[in-house]
Amino acid sequence: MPEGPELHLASLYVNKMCEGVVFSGPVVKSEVSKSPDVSFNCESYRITASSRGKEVKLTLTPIKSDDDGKRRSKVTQTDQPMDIVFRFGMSGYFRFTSEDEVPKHGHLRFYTKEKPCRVLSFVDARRFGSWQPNGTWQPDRGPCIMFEYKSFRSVIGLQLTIILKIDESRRFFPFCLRLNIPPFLCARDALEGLEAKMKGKTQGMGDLLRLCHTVPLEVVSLGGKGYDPEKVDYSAFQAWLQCYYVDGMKSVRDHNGRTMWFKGDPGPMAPKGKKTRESTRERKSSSAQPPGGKHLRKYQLI
DNA sequence: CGTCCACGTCTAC
DNA sequence: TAGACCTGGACGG
Repeated sequence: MPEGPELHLASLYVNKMCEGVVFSGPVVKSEVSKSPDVSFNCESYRITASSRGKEVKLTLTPIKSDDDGKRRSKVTQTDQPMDIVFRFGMSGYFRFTSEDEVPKHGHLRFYTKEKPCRVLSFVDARRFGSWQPNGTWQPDRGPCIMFEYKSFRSVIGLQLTIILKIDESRRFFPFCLRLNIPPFLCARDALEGLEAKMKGKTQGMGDLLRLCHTVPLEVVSLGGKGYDPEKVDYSAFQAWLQCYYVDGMKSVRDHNGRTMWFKGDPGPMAPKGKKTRESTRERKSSSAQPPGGKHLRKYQLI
């Protein structure tokens, strides 16, 4: 998603930082952004956030005030709430800072009413992210694996035949390690192996799907205790990682160029002619962080 | 300096 | 199913 947990943590971050904070004035877009202008301009408003899967929604809620009428004559005031739906691309995140600490690549900015003011910024170095003013959750996206687990299960149930036909267990590779499944089994073998292990017809799939749900929640619980991208303590997350850049783990790049991490046998569908690499902690010791950086951007699940 | 990598959509062949 | 869209950090010579 970037990773469902990140998006959810971003919404927690916004709610935490913006609780009780009053914002004011126009919403400002950077020069270079190609995302739409946000025509919202309000003397006093609040910001709250929620997440669903790979999207975050900000809700701007005007606060009624006595001097409303006066102001209205100068600038067109927005008096209705507005939802803005964000997708994070590869590098999006929110930061709440003083005005002179607004991060480079802060492409959409919300200013507080106080002096000196502070700024909530949507930061996105690569600009693969986007936002939609007056947006709604994108209707054709799959359910959220963290908070719409039931419908996620039923959707997967409906698509299981297709998954068995065309896919490999690597679709679920983040969870294979936990279940002791080689990542490059074909899906049928993976599921049959699980079923044999679990002795229930749907049990194997159920277990896999449950991990799709619970593993991201584990990440959220790690980050939930004071999520601030700058101050976050990496060690907890690092210790939690079981695979990604962990000593002794192997990785292969699949045909899409995506790196898969695993241990032991890669399985029969492993890409041929590709080198399997073994992680040594030396690369990491210099940076003490997985690539992807300071912002806990890339949660590699497992 | 230059090359590789991060893996999220969206569009065109 | 490539390729495009982008930046920047790690690493190599």
